[in-house]
Amino acid sequence: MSDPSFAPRPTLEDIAARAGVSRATASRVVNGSEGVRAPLAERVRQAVDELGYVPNQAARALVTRRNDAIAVVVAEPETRFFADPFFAQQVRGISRELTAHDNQLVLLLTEGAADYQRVGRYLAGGHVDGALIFSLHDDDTLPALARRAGVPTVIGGRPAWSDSETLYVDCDNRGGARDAVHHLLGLGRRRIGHIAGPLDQTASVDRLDGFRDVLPDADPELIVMGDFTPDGGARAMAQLLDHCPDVDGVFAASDVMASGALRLLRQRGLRVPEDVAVVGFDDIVSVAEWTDPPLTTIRQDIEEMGRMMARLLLRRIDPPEAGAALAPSTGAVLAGSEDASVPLSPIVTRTKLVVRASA
Amino acid sequence: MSDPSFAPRPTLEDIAARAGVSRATASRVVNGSEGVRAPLAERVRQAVDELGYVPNQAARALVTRRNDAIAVVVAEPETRFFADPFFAQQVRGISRELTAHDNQLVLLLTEGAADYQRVGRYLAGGHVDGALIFSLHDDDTLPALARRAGVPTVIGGRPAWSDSETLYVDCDNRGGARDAVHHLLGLGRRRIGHIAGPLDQTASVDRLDGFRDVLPDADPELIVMGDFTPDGGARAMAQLLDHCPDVDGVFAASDVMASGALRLLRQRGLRVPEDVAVVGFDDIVSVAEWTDPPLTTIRQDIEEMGRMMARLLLRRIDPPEAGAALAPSTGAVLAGSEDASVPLSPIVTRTKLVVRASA
DNA sequence: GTGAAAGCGCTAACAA
DNA sequence: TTGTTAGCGCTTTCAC
Repeated sequence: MSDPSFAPRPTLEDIAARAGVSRATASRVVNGSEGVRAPLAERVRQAVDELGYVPNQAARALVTRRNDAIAVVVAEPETRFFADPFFAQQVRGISRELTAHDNQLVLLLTEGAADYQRVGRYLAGGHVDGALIFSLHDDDTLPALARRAGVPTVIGGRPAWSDSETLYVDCDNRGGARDAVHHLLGLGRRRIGHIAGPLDQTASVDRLDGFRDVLPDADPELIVMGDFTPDGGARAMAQLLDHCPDVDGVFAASDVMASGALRLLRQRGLRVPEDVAVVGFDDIVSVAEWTDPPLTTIRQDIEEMGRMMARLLLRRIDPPEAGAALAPSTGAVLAGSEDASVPLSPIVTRTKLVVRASA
Repeated sequence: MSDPSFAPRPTLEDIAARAGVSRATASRVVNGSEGVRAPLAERVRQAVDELGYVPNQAARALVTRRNDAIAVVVAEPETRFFADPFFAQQVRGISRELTAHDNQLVLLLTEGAADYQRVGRYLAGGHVDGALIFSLHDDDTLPALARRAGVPTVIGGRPAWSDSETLYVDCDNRGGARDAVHHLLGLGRRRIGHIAGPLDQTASVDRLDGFRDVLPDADPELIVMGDFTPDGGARAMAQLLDHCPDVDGVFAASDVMASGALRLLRQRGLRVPEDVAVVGFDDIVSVAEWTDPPLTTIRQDIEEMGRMMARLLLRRIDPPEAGAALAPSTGAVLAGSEDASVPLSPIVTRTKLVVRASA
């Protein structure tokens, strides 16, 4: 009736004994150190195979202070996390990059502030070498918590505060927004509205700023608030139409809101892009390609951003050998997507206009 | 230029020194042991607060052999994992249950067999106390790998093999399928077809078996294969119609396939449920409620299944104190959803017919 | 009730 | 090149 399986795992000592060497030598072989004579090494390797030895990570971590594991913490209810293709793509990028560097991805889900304590303990407990944090709202305490836990951290998206310590990866929201508006302008549109996202997220603010960069004198009524949902986009579009019936172009701060806007325009019998041209932001393919008409939008390479986050964190955790002092590393860096080595500073990735049918 | 932050975390020794007690006593207080006099305990607690002490998990794990962390391993490309609301719900259930028991959920994503080695090392490395595994295909090696790693495991869905060691949680696929068919029969349908899922998954097989339980003499042409995608469902439906134009009821092995079938029926100008009644399986709300017409289906409580998996694993990891020998625990158990304590055996949850408009 | 001491499995000086 | 030794930070007998 009692536990039959789960025999105790062999230890390094067992390996050493079996191979007839010292624990130190066994350790060297297991960790691929140079300077162990071939025949000895061979015997150790054989012992490892025969006994199915796998190093005990707790013991190893205790001395090396390394886990080869990175936490991804998401400050969002799981529902949103799983529902949002944005996260999925980003996590995929992270996962791929970590895997390539033999690091394990540990996904920590939080469901409200109650979980933060637990996450804090987990981070401070030394389970992981670093953390990748997604916290969408400016007042979120997760970054502070990670900081207190003493864990190197990279944040997804530009945080609201700014200091020279904080590392983040974001896309060029402001530049992308400018491109969107310029595109509408290029189409001859002269009454261009903006459906903004919640302004407690820097991405929304930056996109709004980009809009204003190009249209500094825009009628205030042309700027309406949405909430990153389709319904919010529809409501915002309705408001826009009610206040400015002559609007002929709209830049929505997200594809999802743009899809809501398109729906409303259709309901009101307006043609897109003939009557009103619409540009979104994100290029969430499953949204932008399925709208009617397909959405012209600003693409951000989400998976690549995930990759960058991982790369940046790994570099932060163990800075490359000296000589790297060459790289200039002040302020955010506009990164091309093929950079193999990242500087130890915030990274801002380029965006790209993707023209489909809506504008 | 060099690492400025990340001061070393305080150790138990620091706490002990500060509180003027021995390490042992400090440890007792931290772990909530009885038998430490109040004033001492208070001093220790204060030191903990002041220094912001958090136990080093590696050190603790090294001696206790416990991590209070559970891995969830998904043998699916991440794309599918994130896209599928099924997983999301299940993970939510797991997450909630683990959190309630102060365990940390560690999500391990795999993207093909190459990742299996890494996962195997992670499991064998003693990072986690147990593993919850989802492997959808019969020939998947993940369960074997976990077994070799010596980690207690619970599997999501009935595995293809069977032995008394293996613990799993599944819904009553066969019984649910019978209910679906009986419902169609009750509606007066007499030519009932079945769109089956891939037969390398036990869920598909079980649902097919349930269909046959009720209709043992069904025309073989009434059984067609799908692949759990909408398109597959549509193709299967087309095939069914071509071979058996008089079909008046369909039981699809998943909501997603049912949605494809509905689409095809509409294309062919057939009315649902008047001409053909359709029943699905799963009750993925975001699918079943949005189809046209809304889908009658067999509901499985996915989140509850996730909860059960966690509960079962936790119980497997540390069996409750003696005296629990009372509980009979042979064979799979049909569980009501409110069971607080689970037996140490496979669990099969009930399904429920949800009648909407399609049948 | 409290402290001293041993040891979990491993790596990394340091010696040989 | 290899072995010896000393911990990493914690829990847990076992004396006191």
